[in-house]
Amino acid sequence: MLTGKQVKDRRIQKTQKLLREALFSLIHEKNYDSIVVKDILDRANVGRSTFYTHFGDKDELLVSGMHDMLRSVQVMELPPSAKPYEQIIWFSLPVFEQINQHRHASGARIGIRGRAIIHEHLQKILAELIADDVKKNFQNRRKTTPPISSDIFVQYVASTFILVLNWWVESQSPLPPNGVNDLFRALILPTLAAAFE
Amino acid sequence: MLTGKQVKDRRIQKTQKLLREALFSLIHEKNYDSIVVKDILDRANVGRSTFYTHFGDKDELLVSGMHDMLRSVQVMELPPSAKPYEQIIWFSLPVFEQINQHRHASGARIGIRGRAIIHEHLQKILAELIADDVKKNFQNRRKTTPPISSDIFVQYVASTFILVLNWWVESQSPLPPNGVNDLFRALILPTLAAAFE
Amino acid sequence: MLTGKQVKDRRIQKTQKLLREALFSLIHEKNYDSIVVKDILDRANVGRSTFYTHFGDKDELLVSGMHDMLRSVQVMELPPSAKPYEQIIWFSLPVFEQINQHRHASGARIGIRGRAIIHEHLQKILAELIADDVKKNFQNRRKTTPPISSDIFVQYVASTFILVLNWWVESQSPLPPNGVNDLFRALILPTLAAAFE
Amino acid sequence: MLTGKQVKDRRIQKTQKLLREALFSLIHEKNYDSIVVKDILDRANVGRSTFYTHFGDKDELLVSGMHDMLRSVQVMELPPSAKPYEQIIWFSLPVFEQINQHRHASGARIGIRGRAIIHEHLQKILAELIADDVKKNFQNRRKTTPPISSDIFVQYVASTFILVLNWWVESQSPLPPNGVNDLFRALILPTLAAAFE
DNA sequence: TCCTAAGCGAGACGGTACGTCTTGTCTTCCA
DNA sequence: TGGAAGACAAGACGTACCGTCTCGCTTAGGA
Repeated sequence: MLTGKQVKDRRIQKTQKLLREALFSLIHEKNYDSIVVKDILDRANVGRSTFYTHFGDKDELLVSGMHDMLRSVQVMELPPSAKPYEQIIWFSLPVFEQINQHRHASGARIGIRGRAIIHEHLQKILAELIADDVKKNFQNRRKTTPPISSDIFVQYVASTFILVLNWWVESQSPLPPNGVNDLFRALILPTLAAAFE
Repeated sequence: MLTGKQVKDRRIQKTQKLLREALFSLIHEKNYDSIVVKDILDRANVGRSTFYTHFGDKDELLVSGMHDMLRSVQVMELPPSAKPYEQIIWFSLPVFEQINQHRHASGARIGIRGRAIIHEHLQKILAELIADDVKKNFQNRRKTTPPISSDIFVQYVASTFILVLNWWVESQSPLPPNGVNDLFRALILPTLAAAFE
Repeated sequence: MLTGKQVKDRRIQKTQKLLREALFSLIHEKNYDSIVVKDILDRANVGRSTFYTHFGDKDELLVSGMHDMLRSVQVMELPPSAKPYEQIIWFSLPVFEQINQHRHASGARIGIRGRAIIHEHLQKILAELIADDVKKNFQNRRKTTPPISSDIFVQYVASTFILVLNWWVESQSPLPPNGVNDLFRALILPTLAAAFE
Repeated sequence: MLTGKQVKDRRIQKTQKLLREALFSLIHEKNYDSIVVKDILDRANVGRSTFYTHFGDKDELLVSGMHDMLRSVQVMELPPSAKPYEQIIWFSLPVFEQINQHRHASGARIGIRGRAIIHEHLQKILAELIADDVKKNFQNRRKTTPPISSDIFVQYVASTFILVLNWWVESQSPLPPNGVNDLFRALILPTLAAAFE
């Protein structure tokens, strides 16, 4: 049996879901930058004040959608990996597969601004996800000159991942998830190897 | 002796210079996104319509300033390089050195939006600069699996370069230009080597 | 008890009232032409977009204020008049009396542009007010040569009325409402008599 | 033989004539209010600074054209008049005849704003033209109650004249000059008679 | 069953940046 | 040296969006 609080939550969840879906459907139609709050409200049939009750702005809604999507990814199993430093990028294939379910529609042009937003937040999320691995492995690094700070290294991984992801979606490449993942690995692994072996 | 056209140009050049300088000085004080056109006008002592005569918007002014800065870079000599594929990133040290002259002041926070703009345009410029080298060298590539498209590869180089550049400026790192350039090379060279050797 | 619609109306009415009062208070301080929309907004403490929601421009606001003022006039009783054609100008004394309550302050200079606007609209309003009388009485006209068209005649009455009204306000004449009304009648009645007797 | 001064004058006169003709030709095409200085410059093939050398603004150019037109009127003979007070409106027929030569073209819509401008200036000119007559005749007035000030009376005559003139032009009435003059006299004479007999 | 509090839609509102437009001044060159 | 060309500062315009707000309606839970 549900408590009052839970029922209340159900209404709230439904509204938030409407908003997220409205935003994603709009992203399929036009550039993220040119979507304005009113577009979302009209699509979701939600009042202006309701929107601002739940989200501070458009970007926050986008980030909330991202978290939503990554939530299901996080419970996935880590694949056994040949090299220990490959664990740093364990997330890539699951995310590509997750995205794969949504990327077919029409345009899905996140554009330069949307990419920047996602980049900023995914980086924060990834940083948390891989912080331990990186720290652990960075202790063993010995070959790079000059030493690469953990901060810039995490940014590099996230940046390259988003780059490939975005190219995959925007170019509507026919590559399957594991194909684009191989591409990502081809770009990133040499640098990882150089840093950690 | 100057013609009428050239004198006219001199007035225009002066106005555009005032605007570029105003924008750069403002970037040192606050986030690029929060700079509004009127701020620039007040700083440059320029009328609103004059601004729009020369530039379509704030971003165009920023890009114009970037081109200005890169113009001096482009005339530099290519350093002889140990490996042929290193020619692809010949631009990195000159650009770091060029930026170095401007990055000290106070904040210099380009921020998420400004970074996106610069990224977008620098990538376009870099793409042109290295297109020949990439094409030439891509003929010889033999090791990567899967093959990496020229398009995504150029984006990868530009993206990583901007990432390092931005980190350098925003973190106010004490690294000298050649130090940060080494850092950039440490990130990018392993992947280049894997792609072209 | 009020419905939602009526409450909404109350907010809107209040905003429109603020704007009208701001404009009238500004007219007392400077020339109508030199009043810009921002002056009105600052005085009324109203946002720019709100202004344009309610009024297309400054002139429309002025006209709206005129209608407001004339609304109270229109419910007045027609005074019994010695001559039937005097009914055509029944409105003059009530309007002079209405204006009299507002014309003291300081400058109240409507100026050339404002006069033109008011003229244009008051003429339209007056035309409607007296259309019936004119038509009725024009059936009986017999003396003028050439016949005067109804159109030009109405314009003549309105034009002369505005002329006297404007002179009264701008010259800050000490004449009381009925005094200036007598002046108006002295100018207009001979022509009316000639036209309708 | 002409002196340098005279040659210079001729050039100046030519430029001013070009500007006047440009304005009048534009008035035939669109509303006076919506004509901007640049329209006149383009039509007259005159530089912006040249315009402002000769005229303070658009209105001054219009007034200058009016004076031009009235200059030829002023040399006309006063017609003998049955009543002495009719001398006050001696100008009406000559002006109607003068205008008659220009009013056929297409639109010739002076509009509300242009009318106001002309009104303002014609009133000044007429005031000078008839000042003596009015003063002379006002000494003899005995019938009006209340007494009508010379100021408002002149305005009344000018206002009514412009009204009829404007109606004649804008309605493209087929009335000949003496026909519209009769109309004007039908409106104005009863009041004149009442004031001066 | 009624009551009460919260979620909600609708949309008015103040604020503010935008890009456009026009004005009147100024500078430079040319005939 | 006067006029054409047109860059320029100034600033008003009307539009667009934002984030805040006020208002009633709905709705379900606890009284």
